[in-house]
Amino acid sequence: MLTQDNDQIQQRHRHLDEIIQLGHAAYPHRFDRTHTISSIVMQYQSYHGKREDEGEAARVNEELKGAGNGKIRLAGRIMQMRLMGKAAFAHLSDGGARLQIYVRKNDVGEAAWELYNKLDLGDWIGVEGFLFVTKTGEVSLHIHELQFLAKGLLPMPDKYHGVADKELRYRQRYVDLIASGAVQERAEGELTAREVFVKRAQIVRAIRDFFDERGYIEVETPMLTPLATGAAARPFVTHHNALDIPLYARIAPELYLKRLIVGGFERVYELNRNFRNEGLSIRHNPEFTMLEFYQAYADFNDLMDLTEELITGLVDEVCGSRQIPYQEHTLDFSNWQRLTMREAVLKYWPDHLQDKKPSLDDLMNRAALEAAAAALELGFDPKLNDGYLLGEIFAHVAEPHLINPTFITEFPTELSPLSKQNANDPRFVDRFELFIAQMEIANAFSELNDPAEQKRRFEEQMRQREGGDDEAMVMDEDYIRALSYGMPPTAGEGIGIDRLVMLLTNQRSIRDVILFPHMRPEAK
RNA sequence: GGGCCGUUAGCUCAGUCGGUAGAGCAACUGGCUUUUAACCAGUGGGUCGGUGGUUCGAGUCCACCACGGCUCACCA
Repeated sequence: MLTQDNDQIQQRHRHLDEIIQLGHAAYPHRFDRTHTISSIVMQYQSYHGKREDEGEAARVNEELKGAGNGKIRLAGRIMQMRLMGKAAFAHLSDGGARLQIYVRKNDVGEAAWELYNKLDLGDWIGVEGFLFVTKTGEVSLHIHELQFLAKGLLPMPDKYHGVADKELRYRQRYVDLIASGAVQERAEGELTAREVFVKRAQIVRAIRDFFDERGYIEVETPMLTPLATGAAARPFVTHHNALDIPLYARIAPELYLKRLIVGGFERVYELNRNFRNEGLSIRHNPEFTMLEFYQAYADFNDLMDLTEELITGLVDEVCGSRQIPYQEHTLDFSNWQRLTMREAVLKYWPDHLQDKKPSLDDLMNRAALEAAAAALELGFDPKLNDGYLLGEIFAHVAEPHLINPTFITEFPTELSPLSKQNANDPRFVDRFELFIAQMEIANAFSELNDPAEQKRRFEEQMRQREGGDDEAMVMDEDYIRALSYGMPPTAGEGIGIDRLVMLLTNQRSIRDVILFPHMRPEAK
């Protein structure tokens, strides 16, 4: 780890002491910049490499010298230093871009030169100077003023390779972010940690714009709740001292948002964290970001159209192409599929078991479902009801094939305690899940707004709970009361934002799209 | 929770068959006023994740533990 006391850390403390002795503040309060490094790099990109002959060099440098009246003031962290006797080059970073500075003893003066020699990689400095292009063609700042801004007391990661240790990258994300701009070779199109999180911010911004433009209002509902319900999951429990009651970190905002529809908000969305007390994996973090939105007078078919529009728009905006790489796949966002769960089972039924392939009707028949599970050599709990069994068969047969965006519809009622039943066939609900790259990205349905039926569904969930399923939903009496005041026909949807960001940034692990993923406590 | 892999200098990594712990970067000393993974010469830096065991001798073999990665199961 980077925090052990060693010769390098002692040396940096000595340098800081010496800087103070030279009369500089150890931690000065501010620095006036005229530009950011990123803006200079962007603006003068085209000058890069312009130095084929001396004549052109002189002309280019004469032009650059006037930029910003020759008094461009920049600040950043020192990423590389190359000392050459009485002159030096260094690269400064503002986190996003790097610019080379050129320091010459004659130009900065004795005092600043002395300061420069007490600087270490990772220190923050402010500089003033004029732009020029070096012999080797790099746009650089020839400085005549140097100000110390803050010390890096711990040694920087390898300037070329950066940080490879994933544990260190997740636990000390700040180090990952510092080093992710390192020169290290990356595969074509591979993003740095910083770029991933910048894209994540763009995606979240674009989602909010999308819903704001369509007349939704963004709301915030409780994160600490007396009941953990609205999803099938185990909650985190905490305790409220003043009230002396248990509180649960929410597992979903769903029931609160629908109360708002009852209250007369026709379109609401919430984009925030849910908490589920479950294991960690490449696709699961105990807290994750969920978008939920509800729209009165709409049904789940409307939301399929809306979802397609939302995600296609995001892909266009963030990726610039509808065919995007994701790990070993190419995802085609111009090719959306809609299948019922049973159709998907038939479509992806394994070739070598064609003789045992069930029919569409079979998949609603207990004996045939069990035969199908047996043919697939699927172990299953005989207590599972028909709906669960179909869900298991679907997950096994079809899910691995769902690479391009696919809406799966016609979910068994037993699997969907908050969804409205299909008008023609009450064994199924009007619900879909969206799968992309084998991941479940979205879940939506026409909302059950019959309070009596909702009460029956909760009671069924409670029976399953008593039967040992500690993820079955908890009864929410106040929600029944709210529905009893009348909720208009409504459709609602949840979209897992972390997973969507994974897709759009080609990240394999959810930990790579969460700044501070959950980790076991560090070993002491 | 199960299986597989990993943990060596501040960072990135070698370390053969069990026989005195290695490189590059970073640091230190000296040189160098357009370098760029700067360069040249020299120097220091290690509880080899931890604890036991086998052995004359363990970074290396064995057991257990910790942390991480991948994977299976569960889940969004």
